[in-house]
Order: sequence, then structure tokens, then C-alpha cells
Amino acid sequence: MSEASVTVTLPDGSQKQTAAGTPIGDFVRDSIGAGLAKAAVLARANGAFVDLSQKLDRDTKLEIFTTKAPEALETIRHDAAHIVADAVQRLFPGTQVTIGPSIENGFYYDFDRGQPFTEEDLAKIEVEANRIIAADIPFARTEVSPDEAIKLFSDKGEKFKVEIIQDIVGKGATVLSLYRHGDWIDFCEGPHGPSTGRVGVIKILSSSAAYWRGDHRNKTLQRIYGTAFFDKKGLDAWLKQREEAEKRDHRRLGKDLDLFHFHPFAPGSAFWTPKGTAIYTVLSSYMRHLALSNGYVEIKTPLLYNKGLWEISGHWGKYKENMFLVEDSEAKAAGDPDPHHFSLKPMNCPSHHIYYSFRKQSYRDLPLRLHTQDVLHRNEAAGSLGGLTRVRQFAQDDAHIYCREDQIAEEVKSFVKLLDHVYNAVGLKYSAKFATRPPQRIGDDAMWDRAEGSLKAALDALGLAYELKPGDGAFYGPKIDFDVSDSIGRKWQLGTVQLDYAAPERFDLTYVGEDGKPHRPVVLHRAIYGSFERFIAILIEHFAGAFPVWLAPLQVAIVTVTDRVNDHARKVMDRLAAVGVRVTFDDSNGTMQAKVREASLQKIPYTIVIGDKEVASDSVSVRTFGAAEQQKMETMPFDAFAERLVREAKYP
RNA sequence: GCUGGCGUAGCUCAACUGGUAGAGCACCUGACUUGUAAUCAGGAGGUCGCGGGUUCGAGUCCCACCGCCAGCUCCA
Repeated sequence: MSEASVTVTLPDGSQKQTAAGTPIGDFVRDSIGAGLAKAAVLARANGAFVDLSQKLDRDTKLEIFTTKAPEALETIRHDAAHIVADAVQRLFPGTQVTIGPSIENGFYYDFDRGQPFTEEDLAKIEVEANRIIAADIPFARTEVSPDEAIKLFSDKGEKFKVEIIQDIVGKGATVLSLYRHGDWIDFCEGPHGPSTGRVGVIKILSSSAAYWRGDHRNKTLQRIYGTAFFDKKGLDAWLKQREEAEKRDHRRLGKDLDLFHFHPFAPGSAFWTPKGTAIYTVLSSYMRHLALSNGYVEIKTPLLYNKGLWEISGHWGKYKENMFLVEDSEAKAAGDPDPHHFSLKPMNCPSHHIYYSFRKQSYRDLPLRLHTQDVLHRNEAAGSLGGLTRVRQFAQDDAHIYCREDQIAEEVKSFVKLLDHVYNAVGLKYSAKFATRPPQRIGDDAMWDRAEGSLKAALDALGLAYELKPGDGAFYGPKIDFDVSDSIGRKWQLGTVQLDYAAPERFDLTYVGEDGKPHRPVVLHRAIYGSFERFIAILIEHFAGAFPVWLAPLQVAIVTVTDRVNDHARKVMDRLAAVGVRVTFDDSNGTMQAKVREASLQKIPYTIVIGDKEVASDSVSVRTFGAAEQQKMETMPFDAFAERLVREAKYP
């Protein structure tokens, strides 16, 4: 049989011939270069990621990923998951494997084991995993039939693997791939790197419980988190970066900068210090200013409601466990078995719907945009609370827009513009997610087509990049969520805009159209900060506590050279306060140096030093936080400084 | 809510295998009156998260509860 040849097209467009059946790795080494072959981890052949051992049996568009490519790092982290699973089964026989994907900064693997892993176990696992790396065992892919695969894992007693395989077979798979390194074998789609040695180093990070298939009714598994890099240098750099990020943690800075506290008597509800309250208030006023100048009206509504409201809204059935119920003492005295007739509101929408119905609305009133910053309570699961990002008491910069269907696109557009303005003002990078109709939903397909169409039209008109999340929408309508990351890379949802066709039905909301007949409005739920608490947490981390002047809880610290000038300093403080500047003057016993240091540690934007010279000329010596050394200090007339402060304190 | 870890002064931490709690910073008082990141001296401050138990004796061991942290579930 004569050797057929295939054409390989490389990313630069060049073409090479090679014998059919040549493994990609060999082709790279022989036809491109030994250096590339050595650095190669995986390839993309005609659009699909494949192993380097894959044979070139037809004309192929080929891309090679080396250790420099993010795709390669992701692949060796997946390799690392296999290696860790191998290590665990070597060290703890009888442990069953389940799944082990690579994730954003590493990988995890879930195991079924009678007991959790201890610190010592994890240390042993890390050593064993790195030993497997040192052994440099090749990864080999084989393809088998479903029967073979099921038999293989049944014989090993790997029940979870069998379940996964049966599932995938049930979805129509006929050929399954296995990956082996040495004696250890896993059911896995791949691709993988060439050998365990290509994974430079594995670091075990933590362990925790996880539910089988993410369902809390299922068995609890033991999850091991880890990460992997091509070399120790990469790992060390990442660990260093992680350490730096942890210093920005808002819980840490909340203490250091004295912004808020928590107490065991009110888990999940913050106590705000004067400084924290200043940030809260500035953000609140800023949002009020934006809302009122963008066609919203602000209203305040009750915090406590009779359950009748929640029965209409549907919360009583679906959301009751998350609401704080309040007992009606009269009902209780009368022998009512369940006297919890009231609840603190967990969201503003039902209050707004009631407000809407207080008068007969006309098409001329639409869009009606109701803004509210009331306090909300949600009884979150104890284990999910954490810092300011997940709390039980919070306020949203909430608004509901009641409009006609043909007004949706325009309303969404101007909302996203406003959100973009706010996020840009504080320098937050966000990513948008467009969530469409879920399997469980209300309304017919025509309605969903229109709803999703309106949102998409708005997104396209704005030219905003977004990720599509099919099936992730609320049961009552599609939505766009806006996420940002905290200092250690966890993603949090802040802003959102959701279309709601259900609420107007449930609350029987109508407006009188031009035809004089009643019509159903559509409601848009929307928030920019999301919750003040979470937004502030993100801002603290984003600015590492060094807020811009307009947001800084204290904008100016006054330090005197000698207490001879303290009276003058007090006057300076009063004059600044009179023009709205948030200023502090520490007249306690202590040196100027120590006070300058303290102001700096508190990350106050400006520290002004006053001595005899400044008193004589009514000037201030200004020290700017974070400024370069040569422009750190500057003496200027008081009026010029005050004017600068007022200017910089303006809303962005 | 689930799994694991943790809980000592306002903060950051120490206290050998159970022997009866200590430091730095912060705070208070006094001295110093100083020119841009820590002046010196003295003082006060803790029923070791809460409640039981084991023990001659518990911050150290056991149980239950509360809270915090990581992850899971859920979610702004």
C-alpha cells in the first residue's frame, strides 16, 4: 500500500505535506522545529482541540499551543486533576473518583471517601502528585465502546464513573475516550498534554465538601482544589499576586480603615462607622442625583407587609424560607397556629406595584420610573454569609420602570448607558450576561421572542459585548446581569436589568391607552450598584481603600507642627467643613511625623500640615496621598486648596 | 442548610505533651513643642466566643450552641 500524503495548513497560511497517519507531535518536530515540538502541549486540528498524539489522517488546518498559551495552561491543569486523583487513589485505596475539571485558576477533583481530607492528607497528596510529575508518565488516549467502558469502571467499583458514562451514552454517545497515564485510567473527553512531566508543578490549595452533581440532596463528596503551572516560577508569581490581592480584601480594609463592623447578635448586618457611613451616603446621594436627573422619581415604601402581598407576588410560596417573618401577637393570642402574618420585605418590587396601582395610570404617564433605596432583609443561609458581599440586611439602588412593550428597547438602552457611566466613573470593569428563556417559564414563545428581541436590540444598539446564557433567565422574563470581580477573583453580580411580564398580571396593573381601553404595562427591574453593601465591598477592594476624593470618607487630615497653631488649625477645619469637605484634625499628644504617618495609613487623599509659616500667610502645606515623591508636597493659599477640594469632590 | 477549619485585650498574635494568661500596636496620663511615614516614660485593659462535662486542676481534652473563614447549595 502506497503512503498517502496529507496537506497541513498552518496559521500563517503556509502548507506542508506529510505522510498520512503521522502523529501531530512528530509532524511538528520533523516539519516545523524541535523547539516548538518541545514546548508544544496540545493542538487544534480543523477547529477541535486534540492531543499531540493524534494522527494526521486527512488534510488539516493545524494550530499548536505551547506553554505560553492560556489553552495549554488550562490543559495541564486538567492533567493535574488526573494526577491528583491518581495520587489520592494510591494513598487512600477505596476512594472513588467522580469528576475533576480545570477551573479559572486551577482545578478541582471530587472524591467519594468516608472521611474528609486533613491538612496532613493534602500535604501527602501534593508530594505524591509531584512525584508522579517527576516520573514523566505519558498520557495515552484510547477509544472504547460504551459496554467496554462500563465494564472497565464497574470492575473497578467506580460507581460514579459508571453513572456518568451511562448518562452520556443515554445522550447518544457511541464511542467513549479514556485517558491513561501509567496504571491510572479515567473516562475523559480530553485533550491532555503529552505526559505528566509537562505539568511542571502542582500545588494543593484546599479541600471542602461538594454535592454530587451540585445537588444538595445528593451525596456529599470531598473536593480538593489545586493549581498547576509549567514551572515553579509561575506558581510563585501567582501565589505572590494572590497574597497581594488578599491585602485588598474589604473585610481586612474595613477593619484597618474603620469602615464597618459586624456583631454576632446581628449576623449578616453591618454596623457602619462614621467613615463607612460617609461612603454609603455619598453613593446614595450620587445615585439619587443620577436617578432624578434621568427621569426617575424617588419614593419610600413600608418595610413590613402583611403576607397577603407576598401571596399575590408569589413570594409566599416560593421565597418564604428567605423572608424574615413577623408574628402577629393578636393572632397568636387568638390561637392562630401560624401567627406569622407579616414579613420584612426582601425586595422592593411588590411595594412599587402597589404604588403603581394607587391611581389610574395613562399611557401619557409611561414610562413611569420608580426609584427606592429602602432597607431590605433576606434570610440567607448562614453558611453563605460573608463580609459585605453576602448579607441579610442591605439596600439596593432599586428601580422599576413601567412601560409599554415598544418602549422596552429604549429604556434598556438608557439604563445600560447610565450603568456604564457609573462603572466608568469608578473605573470598574464589568462583563454583561444576557440570560434568555429558561425551561420553566410563563408566557408564550411569541412573548419571549419579543422580550428577548427588545433586550438584544438594545444591546446591539449599544455595541456592548456580552456573554449569552441560554436558559438562565428568570421565569418571568429575560435579563442582563452585570458582573465584576473582587480582589481574589470571585465574580459578583452587581447591576441587572430584568424584563417582567408576570408581575403586571399578578397585580393586575393597567394603563389607559390612547384608545381609552386598559392595557397591560411591562415592568423592568433594574439596579446599578446592585446592593450598596456589595458595591461598597467591591469598591474598597478595587481602590484598595484609597478612594478618590469624591468618595473618600475623609478627604483631608490636618496636622499641626506645634500646638501653638492648633486654634488656627481648628478654624481651617471649620472653613473646609463649611464648603462640604470631610476633614479631620487630630489635636492629641503626638509628633507631626506620627500623625502624617497615620493619615497616610488611613489613605486620606490630602494631609495638610500647618505651622507658623502657614498661619502667617493663611496657606496650607499639602501632601497628596499616593503622589510621586517630587510632587508629594506643595504649599498653596488656603482658598486655592479649598477650591481644588470642592472641584475634586464633585460627582463624576 | 451541608462539609471542614477557626474563635485568647480594640487590632495583630504568643502561651511545652492539661498546672492557673503575655507581647507589639491602639487607648489613658505625664513630659516633650517638634516642618512631612512611628518621641520618651508610666498606666489601664482579658470570667481565654457562650453553656455544660472530664480532671486535684482546662485557654489547652470531650459535648452542645453562637459566630467567623473556605467551599457546596442559593443569591444583589
